[in-house]
Order: sequence, then structure tokens, then C-alpha cells
Amino acid sequence: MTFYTYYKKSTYLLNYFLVNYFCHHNNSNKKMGIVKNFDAKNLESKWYKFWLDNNYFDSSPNEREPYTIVIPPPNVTGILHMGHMLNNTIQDILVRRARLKGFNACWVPGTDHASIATEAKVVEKLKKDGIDKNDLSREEFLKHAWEWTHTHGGLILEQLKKLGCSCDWKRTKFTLDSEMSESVIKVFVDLFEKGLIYKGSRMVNWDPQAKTTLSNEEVIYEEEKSKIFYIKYKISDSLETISVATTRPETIFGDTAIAVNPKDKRYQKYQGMKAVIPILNKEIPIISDKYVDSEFGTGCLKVTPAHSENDKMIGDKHKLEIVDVLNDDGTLNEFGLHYQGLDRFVVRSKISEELKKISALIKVEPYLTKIGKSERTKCVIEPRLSEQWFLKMKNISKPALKAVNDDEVKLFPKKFKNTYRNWMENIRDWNISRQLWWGHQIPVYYLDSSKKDFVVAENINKAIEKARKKSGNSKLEIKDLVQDNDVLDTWFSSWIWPISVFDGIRNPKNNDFNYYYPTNDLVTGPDILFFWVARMIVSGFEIKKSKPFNSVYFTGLVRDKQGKKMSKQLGNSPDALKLISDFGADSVRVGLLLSAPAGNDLLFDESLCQQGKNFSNKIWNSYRLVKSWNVSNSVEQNEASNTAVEWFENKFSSKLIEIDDHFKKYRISDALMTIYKLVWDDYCSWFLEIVKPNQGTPMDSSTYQSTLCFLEKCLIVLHPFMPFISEEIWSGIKNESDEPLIVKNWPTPSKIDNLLLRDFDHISNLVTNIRKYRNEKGISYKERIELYSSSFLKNKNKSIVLKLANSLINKDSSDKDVYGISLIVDSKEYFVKNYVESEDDLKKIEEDLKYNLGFLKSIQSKLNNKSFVENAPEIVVENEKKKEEDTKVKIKMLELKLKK
RNA sequence: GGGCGCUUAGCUCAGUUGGUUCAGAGCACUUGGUUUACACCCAAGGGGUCAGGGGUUCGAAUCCCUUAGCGCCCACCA
Repeated sequence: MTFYTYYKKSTYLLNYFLVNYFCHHNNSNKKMGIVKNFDAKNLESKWYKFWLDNNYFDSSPNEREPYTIVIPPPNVTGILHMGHMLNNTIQDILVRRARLKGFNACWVPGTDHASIATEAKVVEKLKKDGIDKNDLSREEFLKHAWEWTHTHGGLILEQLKKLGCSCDWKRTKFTLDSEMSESVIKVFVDLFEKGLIYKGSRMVNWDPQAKTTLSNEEVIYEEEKSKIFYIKYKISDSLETISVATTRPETIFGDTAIAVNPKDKRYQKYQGMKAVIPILNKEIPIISDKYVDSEFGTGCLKVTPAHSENDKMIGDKHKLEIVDVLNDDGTLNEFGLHYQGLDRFVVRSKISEELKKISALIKVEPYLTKIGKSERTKCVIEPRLSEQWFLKMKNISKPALKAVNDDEVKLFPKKFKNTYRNWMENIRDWNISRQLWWGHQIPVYYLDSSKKDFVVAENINKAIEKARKKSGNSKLEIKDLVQDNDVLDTWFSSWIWPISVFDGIRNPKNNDFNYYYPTNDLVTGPDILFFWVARMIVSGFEIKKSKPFNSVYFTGLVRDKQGKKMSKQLGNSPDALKLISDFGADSVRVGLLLSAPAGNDLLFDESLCQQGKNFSNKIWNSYRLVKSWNVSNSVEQNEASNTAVEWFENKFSSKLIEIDDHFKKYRISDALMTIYKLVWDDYCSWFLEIVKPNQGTPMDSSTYQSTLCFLEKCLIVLHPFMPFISEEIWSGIKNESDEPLIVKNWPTPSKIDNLLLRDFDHISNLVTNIRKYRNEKGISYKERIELYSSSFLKNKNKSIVLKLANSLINKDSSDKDVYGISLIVDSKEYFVKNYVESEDDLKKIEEDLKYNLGFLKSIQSKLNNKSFVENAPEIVVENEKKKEEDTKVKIKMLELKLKK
């Protein structure tokens, strides 16, 4: 706001206050019987309670068609952030709209145990209490974890209620609930029995802080300034040396070879010889492998199979020894000699000093490299060889790939289809085990502590049966069995979420499952496309032979005004609940959506919530206005009102079609904007202004009924976006017997009279021109209103207004005002354009057609039809006959026909 | 390195199959107004070489080539 505007505003406000205070002495806020502004705080909780008390969110199978959404389960101990707000607002809009459209709407809420994130929080909490996780038994730790979950858990669901989310709360699920866990375990057992799960020794991403492996998706690579060390190795039985370049000198203790490219002439002479690792003084072979890039570094690669995936590959090929030099916490083990027990980064700097001392270090250069870090703990991950459980993905992902390719499962926006295909075509086996305690313990039971033989079973009782059979030892007892220590990756429970929330795994034929599955829409962020969405599609086809949902709508990431990703670390994430209490839930919902086109990141700014609040206020005041009218049966409807009613009916229908179309394409913000303009511009600025009676005069009941009816319709389309204010206003205008807005019927568009809409556009353009003219001439506001309302809308009927427009064209009016208008018309001419009433208009249209002759020619050349252009003038003639025809429409039609 | 996408008004973005409802919307801005629904308001207005260059076409924001800048995903060279 500029200073001048601010100054003007404050002067106005001061006057306003003084006038109200001294002249009225009453509460100006309540002058009309209804408070001046919507009281969000009280009314929101009132209506939410009302909906809950009357079970309007409940769903159970019935004869109606279902509409289902399963929530992307937030972390059980998480708190509501902007991403959640956006994502759940969109889901609520879809659900509420489906409910209004008569579907049996079912939105399943729930939370995720989020094993690594939650476990990290619990470990941290215990640390504060002076307890080390390592001193606890598994059972003791889990007790703490559950305690933590019960104290902090589920808060986020309460926060969703504040936002207005209409979930069927009775269906709330938690991924670690016993039924949910049973489903997860059953899926593991089934997949194992199908031969899809195996135990493998693989290079995995190791998080030394959380002491667990991570899937590739949980590792984030960040570019970092690092150093590259050039280290000299002596060649055995020779005075020569060979040097390598490495970013990780601390791993030299794990070197088991030096590799060079076989074509590299510089080093061919060394092949088959041995080199000596500095400090360690261990001999390792010099081998050749074409994997080595002669251009990089010195052209020699130190091979450390235990600490690099590629080195492992070379190691396997050449049958090299594997020496793991690290402990699970990232410190060096006994192979690190005097560095044992020190952290890898400490060792890195110390060892470079030692190498320098013994002249083994040639040089150190700065080096830019990408370092993998844990998504959760931010700790630098280590590639590490270990025994893990894997799920074979290649075959089971094929139907899922096809389904998205064929649009059986639609992704919005479309661009994610490519990303999805790219990932699915190059899919790797999924490492599903995690070295944590908080989660679903892997149902693998070893027959003894040697862990050589094992069985896989749903529970210990089934396990012992299987174990006895397998070992042939009928005396085997439960206490002899040792269950695998690891738990399953969190995503291994959420990938079956759309199935398991309806208990479709344990009871495949149950009613709920058959009725609600496949679900309709999934709303989530693109960041978990691979983690979750893709895997759910895979599991749907693998377990149920059908897709889990029809469409996926990807929201954007919420960023701040500067475009930075919102995060707690940066401190740029507004407090979601504070926003709601400052602006009201409806306003925040609107604010979020106003800048959230599908798939684009949205730059969130609190001022958008203010815009939402302004909109609430506008709607609220239109309600106040309507309620303030005196209605009388003895008053007749005037022509202007009659026209306005007719017009708005048509306008509403045409906008409704637009809104439905936006929804079909998941353009939720566009749908909102259409409604925003419908309510603000069409309903308030035009319709209400036309039908509004002069002060003190009563209104005819016919117009009043229509006005209420239009308001109702607007409220219905508004309700999914702004549930609270719409329900409150609805309650103020409905009949006693009427049901609440939440379960009303979505309106259906009636046949649209386009001519009428166009006529009104002409009239409104005319009015605008008059206002402009008057504005330029400096005529006062009151005068202008007088002119605009009395001569054109209030007392004249439609035909007179139109006739007036014609008289302008013909310039045969002697009216002073009209003469002024005609000047404007001459300079602008835009409301006359394409208006077919007079001969002049027809000539204009003819010109238009000639102008388009080039276009017609091109069509002709494409069709190679010479007679076409010759016929072209006839089209004009045809237009002359049918005077009402719109030329442009005609041209479009022509185009369509010819394209066939 | 491989793949995908973006660049349109001060800001955030629409713009479907090339055409006259193609240069749009909301916000912001400027000017004027308002104690009778709403200053959380009303009215009017000014803003753009559609990233640059080239091409195809009667016609290009739209299709093709190219240059520059930005973003995302995947893989990763020690």
C-alpha cells in the first residue's frame, strides 16, 4: 500500500468511526441484524461438531455409487504443515463435492508409524532423559516408543479437523494397529512363498547415525565442496610408485587391489605386479579392468570392495578379498589400526597428515562431489555390504507400468507419466529390511542362533509348525526359534494402504473392500511418487489384480515467497494452526488454492489468506444484504429485475459447466476462481446491484425468491471450498425442514440461452462505457449511479436497452447523454462488433469473412478443392439470410467440417 | 551423463487441435468515490517484442531448429 492510499484510508476510517460513534450510538456492527463480519472461530467449531454429531462424514456400503479417497497417512507424531494443509484441503474439496453429487463419499483417515523418523525422535527423547537406546531391550524400547506415540500421536488428525476435513473418522487406521500389522505380515509371507522375497548380500546405503540401511529413495545427493587426495603406493620389488586419486583416504585399509584400464599404455607394464598400501604396508595386486577411466585422476583406481558399489563389482569380477574397515556407527574398526574407534571424517584429516609425513601424499585438490545423505537424519551415508531382505520388483511391476501407460491409472499433471515410466522401466529390487525396532518385525524365524535355516510364517505358532516340518525335529520348541531382528521398511506397510484400510488382505471378500476398492482419487505430493504411489500401483495389481485408484493428483511443493521449500529447519513455514485462527479455515483453504495449480510448486504468501478472508467477507455481506430486504407480495416485479433473474439463471448454468469441466481436469484452483468470479462479479456486482431495491422500498417476492435460490446455488458450489461459511449462511436462509448444506444436491445446468448472455454482455459493456465517460468528465459518483441504474437497468426493459444500442449505431438520437455515449462508441466500437441487428453489422461481418479468406484458401489448398473459395462468398450471403447467426461460430463450424 | 519440464503484465499463473471470444485472469498498482450489504468496499484505468534468434505457414504465444537462463527426476567417476 502506498503512503497516499494509506493516508486516504486512515482519514476515511477516522471519519467513519466518528460519524458512527456520535450519530448512531448503536452498535454499527449489528445494524442489519446480522453481525458485519463472519465469526470464523466460533462458527467453525460449531459446524464441525454439528457434522460430527449427525454423522454426516460416515460411510458404509449402500446402493449408492461410492466415492473413495484414502488419505496419504501423515507421520503419527507429525504436526500439520503447509503441505498437509494443501493436500488435505484438496482431498476435502473432492470428497465434499462427491457427497453433494450424491455419491457415498468415504474418506479414510489414518497415520503412519514412520519407523525411522519416529524411532529417531524416541531415541533423542530417551537421550534427553539420560537413557541410551543400546542399554534397552527391544521390548523396553518399544514400550517407550508406544508411550511416545500415544502422547504425541494422532494430534495431526485433530488438526485436520480444524481445517474442516470431512474424513470418516470411525475408519481411522494406524499402520501399526494389529489388523494392519497382520495384513503387512501376510503380504510378506505370501510374497516370500511366491519366491519374490529373498535375502541377499548387497551393497546398501548405511546410515551410521540411525544404524540402519536406507532404500535408494531415502538417500538425497547434495553437491558439496570436498577434497581429492593423490596417494602414492610403492610397487613391490621395484623403486617405482603408482598413484591413485581418492576422496576417501580413510578407506585405504580396505583396498584389495589397484585397477588400471587395460588400454592405458602408461600402466601396462605394472599389470600383474603388486603395490603396497601405505601405512598398512600390505601387498595388493594391480589388475586391469576396462571400467577404469584413464582420463580421471591418475588413471589408477584403488579398489575397495566393501565401501563402494562399483568397487564391489570389480572385486566380484576379479575375485578380490573384501575388507570392511568401518563399524556400524561410522568409526573405523580393527583394520584401521591406530585409527580404530575414530570417526571416518576424523580419520580422513588425520590420515592425510600421516600420509604427508611419510611422503605418500602427492597433493590435495579441492573437488566438487555429490554426497549421499540420509533423508531423515541428514547423516552422510556409507555404502556398506550387508545381509538384507529384498523384494524382486521387475516382474511384479509390469502390470503397474502398463496401467499408467494405458491411462488406466491417470496421473495429473500428465508430465509425471514420463517420470513414472522412466523409474518403472529401470526398477531395481527393493531393500525392505531396516535395522530398527519400531515397525513390523520381519516374520522370518531362524531355527537356531546360527541363522542358517529359517521359516517364514504369519506368527510364532505357525512358524514352529513349519520349523518342525522343515527340520524334521518334532521336539523343536518355540523358545528355540529366533526371529529376525530387523523390521520392514515403513513403505512396505503403506504400499498396501488402499487395500489394508478396508481389510482386503485378511478378508479378501469383505463388503467394505468390494464396495470401496478400487478407490477413486489419490492426492499426494510428487516427492513420494516412487516411495509410495508407484509401489501402491504395483501392490494393487500384484495382490488384487486391479488398480488401487483411478487417478492421482499431484500437488506442488509448498514454497515461501522467495521460492524456498518450506521446512522447519529454515523456519519459513508458517504455523498452520495460527493461520487458521488468524484468518479462518475457509480463508486459509481459499488462500492455499488460489496459488496451487496442479503439479506446480506454489509460492505461499499469507496475503493469499487475506484474499480468502476478503472473499468470505464479500459472501457474508451479500447474505446480510439479502436478509435486510423487506419483501411484499403487493409489489410487482420490474422489468430490470426480470431480465436480471433470467440472465443470472443462464450465467449460473454456463459457469457451472465450466466448474464441472475444471474438476474433471483436476484444475481445482481454476474451479475456485470461476466460483470466485461468479459470486463476486456476477452475483454481487451485477445481479444484486440490479435487483437491489431503493432504500425504504420493499422488494417483490418473485425476485426475492430467485435471489435466495441463486444464493443457495452459489453456496452449494462454494461449499467444498468453504464449508463453514457456506453452511452458516445456508442455515440462515433455509426452511426449517431443509437438510444442511453438506448433503444437498449439486445443481444441474439448465439449457443456456447464449443470445441472452450475449445481450447482457452488450448492456454491461454499455454501462461500463457510460461510467468511463462520466468518470472522465468528472461527474460525481451519485450522478453516475443515477444514470446507470435508472436509465439502463432499473426502469427499462431489455428490448428498450437493445434498441438504444441500435440507436447509437445509427446516431439518430437527440438525447444529450446518449450523444455523449455515441462518441465513445465511435472511438471504441467494441460493443457493436459482431452484433447482427443492422445492415452495417452485416457489412462488418462480410469484411470479417474477407479477412479470413486467407484461412479459407489454406483449407482449400489442403483439400485441393478449387470450388471451395468460389463458394466462399455464398457463406456471407447465407449469413445475411439468417441474421441472428454469429459469424465466428460459423467459421469455427466450417473448420471442423473441413478437417474431416 | 540419461530423462522430463519451464521462460507470457510488477507478482503468481491460464492460454486445449496454429485463426477475430488471442494476447487473458487473480493479486498488486494508478485515479476517483463511499457514514444505507461489504474500505475485508465500489467504479474506472494503466501495464506484456509471449526469454533471444532463425524457420514452416496466407497466418505462430501455439509447430520445427537454435541460443541463453531456470527447475525437477534418475544414474553416478574413484
